[in-house]
Amino acid sequence: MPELPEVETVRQGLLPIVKKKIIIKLDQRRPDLRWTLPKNMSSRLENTKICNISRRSKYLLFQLSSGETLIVHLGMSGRLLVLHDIEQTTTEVGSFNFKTHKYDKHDHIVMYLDSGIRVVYNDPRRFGAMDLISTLNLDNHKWLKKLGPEPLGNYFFADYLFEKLQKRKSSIKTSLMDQKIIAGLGNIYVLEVLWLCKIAPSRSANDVKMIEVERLIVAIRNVLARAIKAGGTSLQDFRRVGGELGYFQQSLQVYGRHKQQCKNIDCLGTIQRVKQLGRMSYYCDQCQK
DNA sequence: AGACGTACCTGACCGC
DNA sequence: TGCGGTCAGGTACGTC
Repeated sequence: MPELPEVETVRQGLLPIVKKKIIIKLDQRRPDLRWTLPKNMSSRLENTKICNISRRSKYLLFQLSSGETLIVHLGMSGRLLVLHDIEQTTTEVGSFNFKTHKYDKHDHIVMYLDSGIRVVYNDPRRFGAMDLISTLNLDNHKWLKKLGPEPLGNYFFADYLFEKLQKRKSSIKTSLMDQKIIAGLGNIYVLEVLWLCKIAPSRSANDVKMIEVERLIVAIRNVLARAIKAGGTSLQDFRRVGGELGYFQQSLQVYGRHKQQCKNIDCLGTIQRVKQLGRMSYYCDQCQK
């Protein structure tokens, strides 16, 4: 799925379009995504204003005037797309003439806003999820309460990460993908970060030295910030809210480069691909130790 | 408690 | 052309 930079790209694209807009109709096309959708979702969302969209880890948080927050996770293949195009047929919805939505097979939820714009949630694999919770209880939501610090926030320090890694018996890759330790990294960005820091993904987390943890922190912040600037990474599914591709895939140094030469200028190694706990890892066996 | 395998789902792609 | 196998950016849950 979208990792932190992709979710942030969606947030930044969506916010100026939906902020202060009222949801006049919500079309829920099926009872569930990965899990059952919240009870009475349509009636709880209709006629409420979207006050803000924030992000925690890979979750989008739509703060609503009703006092509730809509939590959205894009899973592996979820997209939020903004549509303002004109089609032939029109349907009266509120005071606007919305074009009849021509449903794609995987358009599961359509939000009609009072500006005449539709926001469509499309998700072929249906690994995504949504929930509604009182904004006051947001921090206690089961999806959010166990998350570790935001890597781009002010509470992500080398001391913290070093201590967490010391207690681990699993690999550094698995540990950095553990959302309880650090929130928002997935397979692609973890592998990029480990390549930059010349640490092998299979290395034991408790073997990583403090100096390396300091470099990891810098690399994590750097890679994420650059990926956000590039509008995320589009490999298969990811699209920005207007349907455009992100372009950070052009900047990937190791992910997906199986059998190709290592991009480290001092290294003659070849990128290896191995399965690690059911997921592909890409790394250079010459410069990553 | 932590580690790990599996399940959830569709679609694209590869080799035969 | 079709079929089976494998892969895909994530998270929760059961078991040890």
